[in-house]
Formats: sequence, structure tokens, C-alpha cells
Amino acid sequence: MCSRFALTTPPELIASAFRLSDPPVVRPRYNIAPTQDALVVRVMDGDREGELMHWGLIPFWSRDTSINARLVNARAETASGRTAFRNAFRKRRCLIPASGFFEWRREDRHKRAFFIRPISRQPMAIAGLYEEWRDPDRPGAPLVESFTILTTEPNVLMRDIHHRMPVLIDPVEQDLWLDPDVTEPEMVHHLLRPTPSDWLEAYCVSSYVDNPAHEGPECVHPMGPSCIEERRAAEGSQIPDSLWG
DNA sequence: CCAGACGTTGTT
DNA sequence: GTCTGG
DNA sequence: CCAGACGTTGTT
DNA sequence: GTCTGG
Repeated sequence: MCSRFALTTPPELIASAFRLSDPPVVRPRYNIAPTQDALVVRVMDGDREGELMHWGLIPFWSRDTSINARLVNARAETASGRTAFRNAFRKRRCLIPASGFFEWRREDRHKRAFFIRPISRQPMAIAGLYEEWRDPDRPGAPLVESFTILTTEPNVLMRDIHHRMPVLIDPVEQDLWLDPDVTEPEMVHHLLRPTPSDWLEAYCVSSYVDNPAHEGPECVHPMGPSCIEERRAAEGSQIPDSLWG
């Protein structure tokens, strides 16, 4: 799954990595949690743009926003067939820029937080879906845009930590994923595979990050003896040329 | 037909 | 809005 | 994901 | 224990 992530990349670098015409107006965030706003990249009128949206998808037919806290993830294996995600899967696919994401590993009675990031240090592109919603009880209510993160099986690196992980989209495949004119799920399903393990590394962080109200660099500082066990699936392996430009 | 769900995660 | 279950 | 609440009444 | 909110 993916229920917490960071985006600390400078706006200018986000813009170049995602080919946005303007740097997004964002501050560094070390602990982005569900129901909060996060930067989303989508294609609108043929151009990529970065927008802030609520994390937690609100289907357009919802009576209220109470479902928001629950639809923070969508299973990549089934999302295109789910009522809540079907329309978005066809027409409103998006990317969520992230410097890395957090996962908690269960260890007996304890849990330990890990930060997972690209070895390349370029921002990753998490696959997402977004939706548009207006309060049906209030005519003229403002448009609420919200998103969910697609999850899939873990790769070798992640398998040791958790049994789900977010879907990441390779830069060479991003135009296809974002194209709103590609409305057949079959055309994009093959993009929703686990990221190769040698794209990523993982290390332990302190429990400071556990509290969603906490913010700041301490969330991603290596912590404890097992920061030594910083993991790489393939030591010394080359990062594929197709990655991150 | 109407009523009620519509989702994922983790845990037992 | 649309699908499933009763 | 984790943290924190977990409730009703009447009144504004 | 389970639900809601961030």
C-alpha cells in the first residue's frame, strides 16, 4: 500500500522532471498523509499541469466527502472494473510526484518505518487516478478534485517490508499513462507492474514519522542500527538508461 | 422492483 | 451514476 | 499508514 | 475493538 509519502524536491526540478511549463507552487513536504492536499500531474487540453488535490478519491456520485479518507489506494489489478474508479481509470489518470514513500514493517509487536526512494534521487512518478466532485446539496458549490494511489504486488526489495507497494511509472511510459484520449483499460494495464527492484533503495527511519502531524527532515533521517541494513536489491547494478531521463 | 453499496489495508 | 443482492 | 476518539442535549 | 480524521 502507500499511505504516506514525501515530496521535498525543489519546484524547478519537479517541473523539469515532469516536463511542466511552470514550477509548481509547493513547499517541501516530508510527511504527506491521506486527506491532505498533494501535487498531482495531469494532462489538460493537451498540456501537462501540476495541481493540488485532496488525497482520498471522492466519486462524483458521492453525497458527501466522508468516503474521502477510505479511498486512498486502489488495487491496480482491479481498479478499472470498480464502480468507484472505473470512470477515472478511463479518463482521469494522473501521476503523483514523490521524493519517496513510507512503509511500516510489522516486527512481532512492533512496527518500524522505512523510507523508500529512487536510487537515482530523481522524483518518482506514482500512478494515480483523480476525480471531480461537487456537493449536490449546494448549488454552485466549488469543484473538489481528489486522487487515489494505485498499488500492486511488491518487488523483491519491498517484499521484505510489505506485501503491497505503489505503482511507479517509467518516464518513457508517462505520456501514454496520462493521455486522456486513451480510454481502453487494456491499453495501459501493462504499465501497472511492480517497479524493478534496482530502481529503489530503502532504509529505516525513526518513529517520528508515525504521527501524521509531524513534519520536517527528521521524518527521513536514517535511524537505528538497521540503517546499516540499507537495502539495495542489486548492489552496484546500473540504473537502466530509460529511467528518469 | 427497491435498497444499499460503491474501497483498501491489515488482522483474526 | 450504476451495479449487486434480496 | 498512524493517532485519537469512541456522546447527546439544547442553544446559538 | 472499530471508526474517523489527518
